[in-house]
Amino acid sequence: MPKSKAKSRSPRGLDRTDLLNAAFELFASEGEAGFSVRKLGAALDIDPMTVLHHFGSKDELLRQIADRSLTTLELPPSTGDWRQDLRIVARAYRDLAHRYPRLFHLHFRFHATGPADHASSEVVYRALLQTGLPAEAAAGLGLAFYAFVLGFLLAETEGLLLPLSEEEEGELRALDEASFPATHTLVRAFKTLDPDAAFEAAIGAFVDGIESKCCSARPRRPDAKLRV
Amino acid sequence: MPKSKAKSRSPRGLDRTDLLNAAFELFASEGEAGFSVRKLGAALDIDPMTVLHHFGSKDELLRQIADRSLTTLELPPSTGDWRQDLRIVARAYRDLAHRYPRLFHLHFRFHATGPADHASSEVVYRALLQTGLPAEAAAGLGLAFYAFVLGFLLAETEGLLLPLSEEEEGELRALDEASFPATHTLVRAFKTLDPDAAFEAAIGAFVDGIESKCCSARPRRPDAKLRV
DNA sequence: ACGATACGGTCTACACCGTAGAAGTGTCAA
DNA sequence: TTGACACTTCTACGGTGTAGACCGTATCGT
Repeated sequence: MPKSKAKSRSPRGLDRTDLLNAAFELFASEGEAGFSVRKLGAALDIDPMTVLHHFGSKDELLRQIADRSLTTLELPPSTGDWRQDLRIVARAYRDLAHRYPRLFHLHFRFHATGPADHASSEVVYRALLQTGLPAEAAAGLGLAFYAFVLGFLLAETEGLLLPLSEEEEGELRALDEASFPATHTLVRAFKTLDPDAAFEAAIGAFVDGIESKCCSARPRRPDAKLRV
Repeated sequence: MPKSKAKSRSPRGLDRTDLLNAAFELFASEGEAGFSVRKLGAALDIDPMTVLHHFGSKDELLRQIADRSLTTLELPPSTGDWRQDLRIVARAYRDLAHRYPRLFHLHFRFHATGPADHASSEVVYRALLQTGLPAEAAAGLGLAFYAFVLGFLLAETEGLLLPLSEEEEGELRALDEASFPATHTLVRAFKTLDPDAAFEAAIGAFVDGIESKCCSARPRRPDAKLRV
Protein backbone atom coordinates (compact mmCIF):
# COMPACT_ATOMS: atom_id res chain seq x y z
CA MET A 1 0.00 0.00 0.00
CA PRO A 2 1.90 2.98 -1.23
CA LYS A 3 -0.37 5.74 -0.02
CA SER A 4 -2.00 5.02 3.27
CA LYS A 5 -1.56 8.51 4.65
CA ALA A 6 -3.51 11.20 2.91
CA LYS A 7 -1.48 14.09 4.22
CA SER A 8 1.81 12.43 3.34
CA ARG A 9 4.91 13.66 5.02
CA SER A 10 5.43 17.32 4.56
CA PRO A 11 7.47 19.09 7.17
CA ARG A 12 5.44 22.19 6.50
CA GLY A 13 1.74 21.48 6.28
CA LEU A 14 1.81 22.05 2.55
CA ASP A 15 0.98 19.51 -0.08
CA ARG A 16 1.78 20.11 -3.72
CA THR A 17 -1.96 20.46 -4.22
CA ASP A 18 -1.99 23.27 -1.71
CA LEU A 19 0.81 24.96 -3.59
CA LEU A 20 -1.09 24.67 -6.84
CA ASN A 21 -4.27 25.98 -5.26
CA ALA A 22 -2.46 28.98 -3.83
CA ALA A 23 -0.72 29.62 -7.12
CA PHE A 24 -4.01 29.39 -8.95
CA GLU A 25 -5.64 31.81 -6.55
CA LEU A 26 -2.79 34.29 -6.78
CA PHE A 27 -2.69 34.17 -10.57
CA ALA A 28 -6.45 34.40 -10.92
CA SER A 29 -6.67 37.45 -8.67
CA GLU A 30 -3.49 39.31 -9.57
CA GLY A 31 -3.04 38.36 -13.20
CA GLU A 32 0.15 37.28 -14.85
CA ALA A 33 1.95 40.55 -14.19
CA GLY A 34 1.31 40.24 -10.47
CA PHE A 35 2.36 36.65 -10.31
CA SER A 36 5.86 35.42 -9.67
CA VAL A 37 7.44 32.48 -7.94
CA ARG A 38 8.84 34.82 -5.34
CA LYS A 39 5.51 36.47 -4.64
CA LEU A 40 3.87 33.08 -4.31
CA GLY A 41 6.57 32.08 -1.88
CA ALA A 42 6.06 35.25 0.12
CA ALA A 43 2.30 34.75 0.23
CA LEU A 44 2.79 31.25 1.64
CA ASP A 45 5.76 32.21 3.81
CA ILE A 46 7.76 29.66 1.90
CA ASP A 47 11.05 29.78 0.13
CA PRO A 48 10.48 30.42 -3.58
CA MET A 49 12.70 27.51 -4.49
CA THR A 50 10.36 25.17 -2.71
CA VAL A 51 7.70 25.76 -5.30
CA LEU A 52 10.16 25.16 -8.10
CA HIS A 53 11.31 22.01 -6.40
CA HIS A 54 7.75 20.70 -6.71
CA PHE A 55 6.93 21.91 -10.19
CA GLY A 56 10.28 21.93 -11.90
CA SER A 57 9.84 25.31 -13.52
CA LYS A 58 7.55 28.27 -13.54
CA ASP A 59 6.38 27.26 -16.98
CA GLU A 60 5.27 23.88 -15.76
CA LEU A 61 3.50 25.54 -12.86
CA LEU A 62 1.60 27.79 -15.24
CA ARG A 63 0.67 24.78 -17.33
CA GLN A 64 -0.80 23.11 -14.30
CA ILE A 65 -2.65 26.27 -13.35
CA ALA A 66 -4.24 26.28 -16.79
CA ASP A 67 -5.11 22.62 -16.47
CA ARG A 68 -6.62 23.18 -13.08
CA SER A 69 -8.91 25.91 -14.36
CA LEU A 70 -10.11 23.57 -17.10
CA THR A 71 -11.22 21.05 -14.52
CA THR A 72 -13.80 23.57 -13.37
CA LEU A 73 -15.49 23.52 -16.74
CA GLU A 74 -19.14 22.81 -16.09
CA LEU A 75 -20.46 20.80 -19.00
CA PRO A 76 -24.23 20.15 -18.96
CA PRO A 77 -25.40 16.81 -20.33
CA SER A 78 -25.84 16.42 -24.04
CA THR A 79 -29.27 17.28 -25.36
CA GLY A 80 -29.10 15.06 -28.39
CA ASP A 81 -29.54 18.08 -30.65
CA TRP A 82 -26.14 18.88 -32.10
CA ARG A 83 -26.96 22.56 -32.52
CA GLN A 84 -27.84 22.88 -28.88
CA ASP A 85 -24.84 20.85 -27.84
CA LEU A 86 -22.45 23.14 -29.67
CA ARG A 87 -24.05 26.13 -28.03
CA ILE A 88 -23.80 24.45 -24.65
CA VAL A 89 -20.10 23.80 -24.98
CA ALA A 90 -19.51 27.35 -26.13
CA ARG A 91 -21.41 28.72 -23.14
CA ALA A 92 -19.54 26.45 -20.76
CA TYR A 93 -16.24 27.87 -21.96
CA ARG A 94 -17.59 31.37 -21.74
CA ASP A 95 -18.64 30.75 -18.18
CA LEU A 96 -15.12 29.54 -17.47
CA ALA A 97 -13.64 32.63 -19.08
CA HIS A 98 -15.84 34.88 -16.98
CA ARG A 99 -14.95 33.11 -13.78
CA TYR A 100 -11.20 33.37 -14.34
CA PRO A 101 -10.62 36.10 -16.89
CA ARG A 102 -7.05 36.84 -15.76
CA LEU A 103 -5.77 33.42 -16.68
CA PHE A 104 -7.85 32.58 -19.71
CA HIS A 105 -5.03 33.45 -22.09
CA LEU A 106 -3.04 30.55 -20.65
CA HIS A 107 -5.28 28.19 -22.58
CA PHE A 108 -3.68 29.48 -25.74
CA ARG A 109 -0.15 29.11 -24.49
CA PHE A 110 -0.70 25.56 -23.28
CA HIS A 111 -3.04 23.71 -25.58
CA ALA A 112 -4.92 21.82 -22.98
CA THR A 113 -4.91 18.07 -23.13
CA GLY A 114 -6.51 17.28 -19.81
CA PRO A 115 -9.47 14.94 -19.36
CA ALA A 116 -11.85 17.84 -18.96
CA ASP A 117 -10.81 18.99 -22.38
CA HIS A 118 -11.33 15.58 -23.91
CA ALA A 119 -14.81 15.40 -22.46
CA SER A 120 -15.86 18.66 -24.04
CA SER A 121 -14.16 17.82 -27.32
CA GLU A 122 -16.06 14.58 -27.50
CA VAL A 123 -19.31 16.51 -27.27
CA VAL A 124 -18.19 18.83 -30.05
CA TYR A 125 -16.98 16.06 -32.33
CA ARG A 126 -20.06 13.97 -31.72
CA ALA A 127 -22.22 16.95 -32.56
CA LEU A 128 -20.37 17.56 -35.80
CA LEU A 129 -20.53 13.92 -36.82
CA GLN A 130 -24.26 14.05 -36.25
CA THR A 131 -24.51 16.64 -38.97
CA GLY A 132 -23.64 13.94 -41.47
CA LEU A 133 -20.60 15.81 -42.74
CA PRO A 134 -17.62 13.71 -43.78
CA ALA A 135 -14.93 13.12 -41.19
CA GLU A 136 -12.44 15.56 -42.72
CA ALA A 137 -14.97 18.38 -42.64
CA ALA A 138 -16.11 17.48 -39.14
CA ALA A 139 -12.55 17.45 -37.84
CA GLY A 140 -11.72 20.80 -39.41
CA LEU A 141 -14.92 22.40 -38.20
CA GLY A 142 -14.36 20.95 -34.76
CA LEU A 143 -10.98 22.58 -34.39
CA ALA A 144 -12.32 25.72 -35.98
CA PHE A 145 -15.14 25.74 -33.48
CA TYR A 146 -12.65 25.68 -30.62
CA ALA A 147 -10.44 28.28 -32.19
CA PHE A 148 -13.40 30.54 -32.75
CA VAL A 149 -14.91 30.13 -29.33
CA LEU A 150 -11.63 30.45 -27.46
CA GLY A 151 -10.62 33.34 -29.67
CA PHE A 152 -13.84 35.19 -29.06
CA LEU A 153 -13.50 34.65 -25.32
CA LEU A 154 -9.89 35.76 -25.29
CA ALA A 155 -10.92 38.90 -27.10
CA GLU A 156 -13.65 39.40 -24.53
CA THR A 157 -11.42 38.81 -21.51
CA GLU A 158 -8.74 41.07 -22.94
CA GLY A 159 -11.23 43.87 -23.30
CA LEU A 160 -11.61 44.01 -27.07
CA LEU A 161 -15.34 43.62 -26.81
CA LEU A 162 -16.16 46.34 -24.33
CA PRO A 163 -18.64 49.03 -25.25
CA LEU A 164 -16.88 52.05 -26.70
CA SER A 165 -15.22 54.45 -24.30
CA GLU A 166 -15.58 58.19 -24.76
CA GLU A 167 -12.07 58.43 -26.10
CA GLU A 168 -12.56 55.64 -28.61
CA GLU A 169 -15.86 57.09 -29.68
CA GLY A 170 -14.18 60.39 -30.36
CA GLU A 171 -11.50 58.68 -32.38
CA LEU A 172 -14.06 56.96 -34.54
CA ARG A 173 -16.14 60.08 -35.02
CA ALA A 174 -13.03 61.94 -36.07
CA LEU A 175 -12.67 59.69 -39.08
CA ASP A 176 -13.57 61.12 -42.42
CA GLU A 177 -17.25 60.41 -42.79
CA ALA A 178 -17.08 60.05 -46.55
CA SER A 179 -14.41 57.38 -46.34
CA PHE A 180 -15.83 55.57 -43.32
CA PRO A 181 -19.62 55.73 -43.68
CA ALA A 182 -20.32 52.31 -42.20
CA THR A 183 -18.10 52.97 -39.19
CA HIS A 184 -19.95 56.21 -38.53
CA THR A 185 -23.29 54.51 -38.88
CA LEU A 186 -22.38 51.94 -36.26
CA VAL A 187 -20.76 54.16 -33.65
CA ARG A 188 -24.00 54.43 -31.72
CA ALA A 189 -24.48 50.67 -31.78
CA PHE A 190 -20.93 50.15 -30.52
CA LYS A 191 -21.62 52.37 -27.53
CA THR A 192 -24.49 50.20 -26.38
CA LEU A 193 -23.02 46.91 -27.43
CA ASP A 194 -24.21 43.87 -25.50
CA PRO A 195 -21.44 41.25 -25.33
CA ASP A 196 -23.88 38.50 -24.38
CA ALA A 197 -25.99 39.15 -27.44
CA ALA A 198 -22.93 39.41 -29.65
CA PHE A 199 -21.67 36.07 -28.41
CA GLU A 200 -24.99 34.31 -28.92
CA ALA A 201 -25.39 35.84 -32.36
CA ALA A 202 -21.92 34.81 -33.39
CA ILE A 203 -22.24 31.25 -32.18
CA GLY A 204 -25.67 31.10 -33.72
CA ALA A 205 -24.31 32.25 -37.05
CA PHE A 206 -21.58 29.63 -36.96
CA VAL A 207 -24.00 26.86 -36.09
CA ASP A 208 -26.47 27.98 -38.74
CA GLY A 209 -23.65 28.09 -41.23
CA ILE A 210 -22.69 24.52 -40.46
CA GLU A 211 -26.30 23.52 -40.81
CA SER A 212 -26.59 25.13 -44.21
CA LYS A 213 -23.40 23.32 -45.21
CA CYS A 214 -24.66 19.87 -44.53
CA CYS A 215 -28.20 18.86 -44.22
CA SER A 216 -30.52 21.39 -45.78
CA ALA A 217 -33.14 18.67 -45.80
CA ARG A 218 -33.61 19.10 -42.08
CA PRO A 219 -36.40 21.43 -41.13
CA ARG A 220 -35.19 24.85 -40.03
CA ARG A 221 -35.95 26.13 -36.59
CA PRO A 222 -39.36 27.73 -36.18
CA ASP A 223 -38.06 31.30 -35.93
CA ALA A 224 -36.69 31.08 -39.42
CA LYS A 225 -39.34 32.27 -41.71
CA LEU A 226 -37.18 32.21 -44.77
CA ARG A 227 -35.60 29.36 -46.53
CA VAL A 228 -32.72 29.10 -48.91
CA MET B 1 8.85 73.73 -42.03
CA PRO B 2 9.79 71.48 -39.18
CA LYS B 3 11.11 68.57 -41.16
CA SER B 4 13.31 69.71 -43.96
CA LYS B 5 15.97 67.13 -43.32
CA ALA B 6 14.89 63.56 -43.79
CA LYS B 7 17.66 62.07 -41.71
CA SER B 8 17.28 64.63 -38.93
CA ARG B 9 20.17 65.09 -36.57
CA SER B 10 21.09 61.91 -34.90
CA PRO B 11 24.63 61.56 -33.65
CA ARG B 12 24.43 57.92 -34.53
CA GLY B 13 22.89 57.32 -37.93
CA LEU B 14 19.74 55.97 -36.34
CA ASP B 15 16.28 57.38 -36.71
CA ARG B 16 13.44 56.33 -34.43
CA THR B 17 12.02 54.60 -37.47
CA ASP B 18 15.21 52.59 -37.76
CA LEU B 19 14.90 51.62 -34.14
CA LEU B 20 11.33 50.48 -34.66
CA ASN B 21 12.27 48.55 -37.75
CA ALA B 22 15.07 46.79 -35.96
CA ALA B 23 12.85 46.05 -32.98
CA PHE B 24 10.18 44.72 -35.29
CA GLU B 25 12.67 42.50 -37.05
CA LEU B 26 14.12 41.17 -33.84
CA PHE B 27 10.74 40.45 -32.33
CA ALA B 28 9.41 38.87 -35.47
CA SER B 29 12.36 36.54 -35.79
CA GLU B 30 13.12 35.72 -32.15
CA GLY B 31 9.68 35.92 -30.61
CA GLU B 32 8.76 37.63 -27.39
CA ALA B 33 10.97 35.39 -25.24
CA GLY B 34 14.02 36.33 -27.29
CA PHE B 35 13.25 40.00 -27.33
CA SER B 36 14.43 42.48 -24.76
CA VAL B 37 15.44 46.09 -24.74
CA ARG B 38 18.95 45.04 -23.87
CA LYS B 39 19.19 42.58 -26.71
CA LEU B 40 17.86 45.15 -29.13
CA GLY B 41 20.49 47.56 -27.90
CA ALA B 42 23.19 44.95 -28.33
CA ALA B 43 22.03 44.11 -31.83
CA LEU B 44 22.26 47.76 -32.81
CA ASP B 45 25.38 48.42 -30.77
CA ILE B 46 23.42 50.99 -28.87
CA ASP B 47 22.80 51.64 -25.24
CA PRO B 48 19.50 50.06 -24.20
CA MET B 49 18.36 53.29 -22.59
CA THR B 50 18.50 55.01 -25.95
CA VAL B 51 15.63 52.82 -27.04
CA LEU B 52 13.59 53.73 -24.00
CA HIS B 53 14.33 57.39 -24.49
CA HIS B 54 12.61 57.21 -27.87
CA PHE B 55 9.70 55.01 -26.92
CA GLY B 56 9.17 55.77 -23.26
CA SER B 57 8.75 52.19 -22.21
CA LYS B 58 9.06 48.70 -23.51
CA ASP B 59 5.29 48.41 -23.46
CA GLU B 60 4.92 51.38 -25.76
CA LEU B 61 7.57 49.91 -28.04
CA LEU B 62 5.63 46.67 -28.28
CA ARG B 63 2.48 48.59 -29.05
CA GLN B 64 4.21 50.31 -31.93
CA ILE B 65 5.59 47.01 -33.15
CA ALA B 66 2.05 45.68 -33.26
CA ASP B 67 0.86 48.79 -35.05
CA ARG B 68 3.66 48.52 -37.54
CA SER B 69 2.76 44.97 -38.43
CA LEU B 70 -0.82 46.06 -39.04
CA THR B 71 0.33 48.58 -41.60
CA THR B 72 1.48 45.66 -43.75
CA LEU B 73 -2.06 44.35 -43.98
CA GLU B 74 -2.77 43.91 -47.66
CA LEU B 75 -6.41 44.63 -48.22
CA PRO B 76 -7.66 43.96 -51.75
CA PRO B 77 -10.34 46.29 -53.08
CA SER B 78 -13.93 45.64 -52.16
CA THR B 79 -15.81 43.38 -54.54
CA GLY B 80 -19.22 44.74 -53.76
CA ASP B 81 -20.35 41.32 -52.60
CA TRP B 82 -20.40 41.37 -48.82
CA ARG B 83 -19.76 37.63 -48.54
CA GLN B 84 -16.63 37.90 -50.62
CA ASP B 85 -15.54 41.03 -48.79
CA LEU B 86 -15.73 39.31 -45.43
CA ARG B 87 -13.70 36.43 -46.76
CA ILE B 88 -11.17 38.84 -48.22
CA VAL B 89 -10.63 40.61 -44.92
CA ALA B 90 -10.30 37.30 -43.12
CA ARG B 91 -7.72 36.11 -45.62
CA ALA B 92 -5.81 39.37 -45.37
CA TYR B 93 -5.45 38.92 -41.63
CA ARG B 94 -4.47 35.31 -42.08
CA ASP B 95 -1.78 36.37 -44.52
CA LEU B 96 -0.56 38.82 -41.92
CA ALA B 97 -0.53 36.13 -39.25
CA HIS B 98 1.48 33.82 -41.48
CA ARG B 99 4.00 36.49 -42.33
CA TYR B 100 4.66 37.40 -38.69
CA PRO B 101 3.45 34.53 -36.54
CA ARG B 102 5.72 35.32 -33.59
CA LEU B 103 4.11 38.67 -32.93
CA PHE B 104 0.53 38.02 -33.85
CA HIS B 105 -0.50 37.67 -30.22
CA LEU B 106 0.38 41.30 -29.69
CA HIS B 107 -2.79 42.24 -31.51
CA PHE B 108 -4.73 40.88 -28.58
CA ARG B 109 -2.71 42.73 -25.98
CA PHE B 110 -3.00 46.04 -27.79
CA HIS B 111 -6.35 46.33 -29.43
CA ALA B 112 -5.22 47.99 -32.57
CA THR B 113 -6.55 51.40 -33.35
CA GLY B 114 -4.33 52.36 -36.22
CA PRO B 115 -5.57 53.62 -39.57
CA ALA B 116 -4.92 50.26 -41.19
CA ASP B 117 -7.30 48.74 -38.72
CA HIS B 118 -9.96 51.34 -39.41
CA ALA B 119 -9.71 50.64 -43.10
CA SER B 120 -10.33 46.94 -42.68
CA SER B 121 -13.07 47.53 -40.12
CA GLU B 122 -14.86 49.78 -42.53
CA VAL B 123 -14.92 46.98 -45.06
CA VAL B 124 -16.32 44.59 -42.48
CA TYR B 125 -18.96 46.99 -41.20
CA ARG B 126 -19.99 47.99 -44.68
CA ALA B 127 -20.35 44.34 -45.59
CA LEU B 128 -22.52 43.65 -42.58
CA LEU B 129 -24.70 46.66 -43.20
CA GLN B 130 -25.21 45.43 -46.74
CA THR B 131 -26.85 42.35 -45.33
CA GLY B 132 -29.73 44.50 -44.25
CA LEU B 133 -29.37 43.52 -40.62
CA PRO B 134 -30.20 46.20 -38.04
CA ALA B 135 -27.31 48.27 -36.73
CA GLU B 136 -27.15 46.50 -33.36
CA ALA B 137 -26.84 43.11 -34.99
CA ALA B 138 -24.33 44.38 -37.53
CA ALA B 139 -22.16 45.91 -34.82
CA GLY B 140 -22.20 42.77 -32.70
CA LEU B 141 -21.49 40.52 -35.64
CA GLY B 142 -18.73 42.85 -36.79
CA LEU B 143 -16.89 42.59 -33.51
CA ALA B 144 -17.63 38.89 -33.36
CA PHE B 145 -16.18 38.52 -36.82
CA TYR B 146 -12.93 40.09 -35.67
CA ALA B 147 -12.83 38.11 -32.48
CA PHE B 148 -13.41 34.91 -34.40
CA VAL B 149 -10.91 35.58 -37.13
CA LEU B 150 -8.20 36.84 -34.82
CA GLY B 151 -8.90 34.05 -32.39
CA PHE B 152 -8.65 31.42 -35.06
CA LEU B 153 -5.40 32.88 -36.29
CA LEU B 154 -3.96 33.13 -32.81
CA ALA B 155 -4.79 29.48 -32.29
CA GLU B 156 -3.13 28.71 -35.58
CA THR B 157 0.02 30.71 -34.87
CA GLU B 158 0.28 29.23 -31.39
CA GLY B 159 0.18 25.75 -32.82
CA LEU B 160 -3.26 24.61 -31.72
CA LEU B 161 -4.20 23.76 -35.25
CA LEU B 162 -1.30 21.60 -36.28
CA PRO B 163 -1.91 18.09 -37.52
CA LEU B 164 -1.67 15.61 -34.68
CA SER B 165 1.77 14.55 -33.52
CA GLU B 166 2.52 10.91 -32.79
CA GLU B 167 2.40 11.57 -29.08
CA GLU B 168 -0.93 13.34 -29.24
CA GLU B 169 -2.35 10.65 -31.46
CA GLY B 170 -1.35 8.05 -28.91
CA GLU B 171 -2.98 10.04 -26.17
CA LEU B 172 -6.24 10.23 -28.06
CA ARG B 173 -6.19 6.56 -29.01
CA ALA B 174 -5.61 5.69 -25.38
CA LEU B 175 -8.97 7.15 -24.47
CA ASP B 176 -11.73 4.73 -23.68
CA GLU B 177 -13.38 4.05 -27.00
CA ALA B 178 -16.80 3.52 -25.52
CA SER B 179 -16.76 6.93 -23.84
CA PHE B 180 -15.09 8.81 -26.69
CA PRO B 181 -16.43 7.29 -29.91
CA ALA B 182 -16.47 10.51 -31.89
CA THR B 183 -12.92 11.37 -30.89
CA HIS B 184 -11.74 7.96 -32.02
CA THR B 185 -13.59 8.29 -35.28
CA LEU B 186 -11.85 11.54 -36.06
CA VAL B 187 -8.29 10.70 -35.07
CA ARG B 188 -7.36 9.83 -38.61
CA ALA B 189 -8.85 13.06 -39.92
CA PHE B 190 -6.90 15.04 -37.34
CA LYS B 191 -3.65 13.51 -38.53
CA THR B 192 -4.18 14.76 -42.05
CA LEU B 193 -5.82 18.02 -41.14
CA ASP B 194 -5.44 20.82 -43.64
CA PRO B 195 -5.41 24.19 -41.85
CA ASP B 196 -6.20 26.08 -45.05
CA ALA B 197 -9.32 24.05 -45.63
CA ALA B 198 -10.32 24.33 -42.00
CA PHE B 199 -10.00 28.09 -42.13
CA GLU B 200 -11.99 28.44 -45.32
CA ALA B 201 -14.67 26.11 -44.03
CA ALA B 202 -14.96 27.98 -40.78
CA ILE B 203 -15.17 31.40 -42.36
CA GLY B 204 -17.57 30.00 -44.90
CA ALA B 205 -19.78 28.64 -42.17
CA PHE B 206 -19.80 31.96 -40.37
CA VAL B 207 -20.66 33.88 -43.53
CA ASP B 208 -23.34 31.40 -44.49
CA GLY B 209 -24.75 31.66 -41.00
CA ILE B 210 -24.99 35.43 -41.28
CA GLU B 211 -26.64 35.04 -44.62
CA SER B 212 -29.24 32.66 -43.25
CA LYS B 213 -29.88 35.19 -40.47
CA CYS B 214 -30.78 38.00 -42.76
CA CYS B 215 -31.57 38.06 -46.38
CA SER B 216 -32.20 34.72 -47.93
CA ALA B 217 -33.84 36.62 -50.77
CA ARG B 218 -30.48 37.09 -52.44
CA PRO B 219 -29.59 34.33 -54.81
CA ARG B 220 -26.64 32.25 -53.72
CA ARG B 221 -23.80 32.57 -56.10
CA PRO B 222 -22.16 29.48 -57.36
CA ASP B 223 -18.45 30.01 -57.04
CA ALA B 224 -18.12 29.82 -60.79
CA LYS B 225 -16.97 33.32 -61.48
CA LEU B 226 -14.65 34.84 -58.99
CA ARG B 227 -13.02 38.15 -59.27
CA VAL B 228 -9.87 39.39 -57.67
C1' DA C 1 19.50 -1.26 14.84
C1' DC C 2 21.91 0.99 11.39
C1' DG C 3 23.73 3.08 7.45
C1' DA C 4 21.84 4.17 2.67
C1' DT C 5 18.89 6.54 0.14
C1' DA C 6 15.66 9.69 -1.24
C1' DC C 7 12.99 13.63 -0.64
C1' DG C 8 11.18 18.18 1.14
C1' DG C 9 12.96 22.47 2.00
C1' DT C 10 16.29 26.20 2.22
C1' DC C 11 20.16 29.18 1.05
C1' DT C 12 23.27 31.43 -1.95
C1' DA C 13 24.52 33.00 -6.25
C1' DC C 14 24.14 34.09 -11.15
C1' DA C 15 22.46 36.07 -15.24
C1' DC C 16 19.06 38.71 -16.96
C1' DC C 17 15.32 42.03 -17.00
C1' DG C 18 12.99 47.11 -17.22
C1' DT C 19 13.97 51.57 -16.12
C1' DA C 20 14.78 55.91 -12.95
C1' DG C 21 18.15 59.46 -12.58
C1' DA C 22 22.24 61.71 -13.45
C1' DA C 23 25.74 62.88 -16.51
C1' DG C 24 27.93 63.60 -20.86
C1' DT C 25 27.75 65.03 -25.92
C1' DG C 26 26.63 67.35 -29.89
C1' DT C 27 23.95 70.94 -32.63
C1' DC C 28 21.39 75.03 -33.12
C1' DA C 29 19.33 79.84 -31.86
C1' DA C 30 20.05 84.03 -29.55
C1' DT D 1 29.56 83.09 -25.73
C1' DT D 2 25.67 81.35 -23.65
C1' DG D 3 22.09 78.88 -23.21
C1' DA D 4 18.69 75.50 -24.67
C1' DC D 5 17.66 71.33 -26.25
C1' DA D 6 17.65 66.60 -28.14
C1' DC D 7 20.27 62.57 -28.10
C1' DT D 8 23.13 59.15 -25.95
C1' DT D 9 25.34 56.89 -22.32
C1' DC D 10 26.45 55.35 -17.53
C1' DT D 11 25.29 53.74 -13.14
C1' DA D 12 22.40 51.71 -10.10
C1' DC D 13 18.12 49.64 -8.07
C1' DG D 14 14.80 46.33 -7.45
C1' DG D 15 12.82 42.71 -9.68
C1' DT D 16 12.83 38.04 -12.21
C1' DG D 17 13.74 32.56 -12.98
C1' DT D 18 16.56 29.03 -11.54
C1' DA D 19 21.06 26.12 -11.08
C1' DG D 20 23.72 24.02 -7.47
C1' DA D 21 25.02 23.01 -3.00
C1' DC D 22 23.44 22.06 1.49
C1' DC D 23 20.66 20.28 5.42
C1' DG D 24 17.27 17.55 8.19
C1' DT D 25 14.27 13.88 8.29
C1' DA D 26 11.66 9.79 7.04
C1' DT D 27 11.66 5.37 4.92
C1' DC D 28 13.78 1.07 3.65
C1' DG D 29 16.98 -2.94 2.93
C1' DT D 30 19.84 -5.33 5.44
